[in-house]
Amino acid sequence: MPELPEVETIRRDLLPLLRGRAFTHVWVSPDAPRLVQAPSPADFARLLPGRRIGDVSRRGKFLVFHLSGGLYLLVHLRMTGALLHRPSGAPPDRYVRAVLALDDGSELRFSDLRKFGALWLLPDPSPVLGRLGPEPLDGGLTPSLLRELTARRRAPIKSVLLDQRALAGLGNIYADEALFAAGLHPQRPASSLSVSEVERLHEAIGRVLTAALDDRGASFSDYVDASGREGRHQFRVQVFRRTGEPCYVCGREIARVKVAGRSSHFCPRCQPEGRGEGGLRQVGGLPRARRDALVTKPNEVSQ
DNA sequence: CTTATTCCCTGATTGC
DNA sequence: TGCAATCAGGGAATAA
Repeated sequence: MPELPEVETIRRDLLPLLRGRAFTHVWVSPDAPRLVQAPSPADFARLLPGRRIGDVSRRGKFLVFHLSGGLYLLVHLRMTGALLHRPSGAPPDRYVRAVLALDDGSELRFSDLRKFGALWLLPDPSPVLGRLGPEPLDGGLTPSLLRELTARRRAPIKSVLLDQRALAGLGNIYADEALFAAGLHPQRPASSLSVSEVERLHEAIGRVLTAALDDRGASFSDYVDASGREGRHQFRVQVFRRTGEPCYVCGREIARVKVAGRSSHFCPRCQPEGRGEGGLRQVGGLPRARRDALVTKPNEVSQ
């Protein structure tokens, strides 16, 4: 599931490859009727060729291509999308729903098994991006902003972290990891968090996302970068998809509950239900010796 | 305004 | 072993 660290990894890889390039032609699979959200697929294929790429930026989980003539190409990978940059004549990829050919012979292939991904070509991206909350990694999400957000919502804190209008870029992996790092139970009502708990959560979000970015993202099922390579952070998560395995900090079995329709993984001892103890947890795995002592069976990509 | 639920989609996993 | 049911989840739509 591409979340902020995965999308940012793709952005950083693509920028030097694509800056200055122009699109030459476009193909969109008739089998993916929801892929192009705006304008019509016909106008999309007509308006894109000839446009030159300036900047490539990111907002939340959206990739934003700044094009000549004042247009913006927005890309959202949703669940299983990948944006592959392939050289001329590269072998075919699976599940390719659109191909955007470039003037150096290379092409961008939008691959997407589950067809949830989406593209937009717009003169003004704000109708799509305007409702997103602040960015957690560029100083946009301050502790006081997070406190205001949580104070007026009684929904579980996990739901608030997943709400892109509250803050932009977290998905199921990093919401679970941030709550563990902050020592907070995912079902705690957001408004029940104390000021120091909110500060811990703010700190945890930044640390978790930065650690994942250092690892070029997490590949649990389908995520690959623009070259088709997997990230490494799936080997360093503390709770996500570790149900039944021992907590690296205390040894308790990681539990799973449904929150906001999503699986939520947590340590019942490190993330107690009520207010109280809990503290900032380590991010990115334990030292090798201690981890080996706790893990009973090899902990590869579990589940 | 809020929160909870359903739906989209298809390959992998689970259950009988 | 085989086949059907269930699961996974980002976000839009819908319900309450």
